Amino acid sequence: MQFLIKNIIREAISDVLEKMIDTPFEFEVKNAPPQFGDFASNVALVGSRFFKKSPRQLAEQIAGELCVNPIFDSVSIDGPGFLNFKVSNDVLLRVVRSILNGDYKVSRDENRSVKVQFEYGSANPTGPFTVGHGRQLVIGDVLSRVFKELGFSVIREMYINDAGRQIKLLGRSLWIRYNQQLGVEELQIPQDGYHGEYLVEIAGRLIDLHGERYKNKWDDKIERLFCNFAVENIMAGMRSDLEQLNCQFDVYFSEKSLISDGTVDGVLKELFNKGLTYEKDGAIWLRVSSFVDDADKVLIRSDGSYTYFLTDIAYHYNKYKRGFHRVYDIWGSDHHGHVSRMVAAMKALGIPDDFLNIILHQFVTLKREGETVKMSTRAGSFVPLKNLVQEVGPDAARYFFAMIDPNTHMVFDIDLAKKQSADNPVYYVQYAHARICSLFRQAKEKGLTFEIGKNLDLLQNPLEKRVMKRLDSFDDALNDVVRTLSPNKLCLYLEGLAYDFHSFYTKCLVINPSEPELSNARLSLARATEIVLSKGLSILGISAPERM
RNA sequence: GCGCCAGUAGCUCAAUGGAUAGAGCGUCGGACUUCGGAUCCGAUGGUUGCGGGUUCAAGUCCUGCCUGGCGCGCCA
Repeated sequence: MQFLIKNIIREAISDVLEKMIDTPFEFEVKNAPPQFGDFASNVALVGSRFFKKSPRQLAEQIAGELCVNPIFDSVSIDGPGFLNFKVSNDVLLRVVRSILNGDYKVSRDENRSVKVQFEYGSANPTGPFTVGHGRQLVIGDVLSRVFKELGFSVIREMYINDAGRQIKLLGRSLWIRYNQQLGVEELQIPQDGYHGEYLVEIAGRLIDLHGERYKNKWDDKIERLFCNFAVENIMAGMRSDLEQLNCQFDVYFSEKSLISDGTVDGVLKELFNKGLTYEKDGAIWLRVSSFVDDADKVLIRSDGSYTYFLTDIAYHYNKYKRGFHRVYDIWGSDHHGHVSRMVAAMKALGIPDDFLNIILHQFVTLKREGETVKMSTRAGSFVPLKNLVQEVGPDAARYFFAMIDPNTHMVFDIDLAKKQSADNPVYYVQYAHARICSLFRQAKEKGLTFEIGKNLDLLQNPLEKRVMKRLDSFDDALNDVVRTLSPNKLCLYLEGLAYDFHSFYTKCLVINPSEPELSNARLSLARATEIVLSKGLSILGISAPERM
């Protein structure tokens, strides 16, 4: 059951409008600035042109009808013609009741049949995750959880680029590390190879397993072995990073499998049959420019190998065939050049425009002791995700990555994330939860017998009402996340709820043995807050501690 | 040169085309002989990068600049 007060108000307004005019029009109901009331609507402002009346005149007419409705304590007109409402306590209490009863649900039945897929964290398995990947993983993970919460059927998927030339370079780099450790001095990793320390470690493991068997020996079979060994070991590290960050995937999708199962060839054939490919300079090209304002791109190189572009088209073709209604790809902003090409490819294959949705996120800058450290994978100056998560903890890492709009450049302040004080928003929200748990411990210790859900009508204080209104907006917050594809809306909401609760708590004594009825009511409000806080934190993948 | 993203308080960030642009931190000043002071209350702080335009209304939309990030490969 959903008791979104704004919906109740919207319906009340619509009922009035229906009697006045035939053509419905869009208007909004939102929280009002506190000096004006609880909720506000711009219905008279946007409606004035349909009625050929001034906004204020129309507002007065609508208000005249609405004020008899018992859900309102008052209806007033302010400013250019805003309708401002104070809602009755009874309406506010419905929210608390339904949360306490467990029938407050944000999921929508109509979402249940919508199959969506999130693809994120996709990386070459050629090195460990970086801090930049961390941002992407958390954005994807939280968005997936929010979509799931709203009832969508969601698959979380990581694409493993295990087929390209990068992998061959990786295998070769590993083989050279292996030989170096066995005393072969003259071999050096090529400039564009992989120089990271992690390959030295993996080479050591290879020696433990196979001894000197592959020293100075190199053929296709050995190459495959070294490639596979490197990929498997790096993937194992990535999986442990994911676990540490509390990220789970439903599917790990191998690029190689698209080649071996014929998907790539099938897509090539389809594009060829449609006349959308051509040969030039010994390579096969896709007519990207026929669909979008971008240059044509190579699908098959002159040496016969497949480009990343081609296999990615095949991957998305595969997604489409799997029956997803929408897919969301989350990429770093350095991939934005890939967007229009993929859009073109989808059009070329006749896949609907709304199928592929791409969420680009900007880069992360680390800040430590006031110094900013810019990171770039290509320049080799990256900080492994593992180190960051170990330093600040998974809760702070996740919260920080989630709390910034993906479109905004992000400064990750390591010192702030480690700080256990009010400066740190993750502790601020968690503290509200711990504080509520403490209330119930206290009540028990003091031998107070209380009954959740009883005497709710005693909740009359403005600070109590503010908490109730905020509880009602949880649904709004989650829908905002879906609408804007930014998890930070949920963080902002939880900070607001924590703030409202702390204010209430400071001003209103919750546990008071001399007023058991009022204690019943306030403990009930605290319980409802606890339920929403812990739900919100769990969607963020963050713990809701009972003590801190 | 072309394209994408951003530019809002000292700092980090909010704000469906709506009311006097808001929070937190910082700074200054207050609040526990009752439930966790990891909290609360108040003050301070703005020409929303700059100039035009669209309209009842622009931080938001259009346009021209400026600054920063990222791209512009038979890399991924």
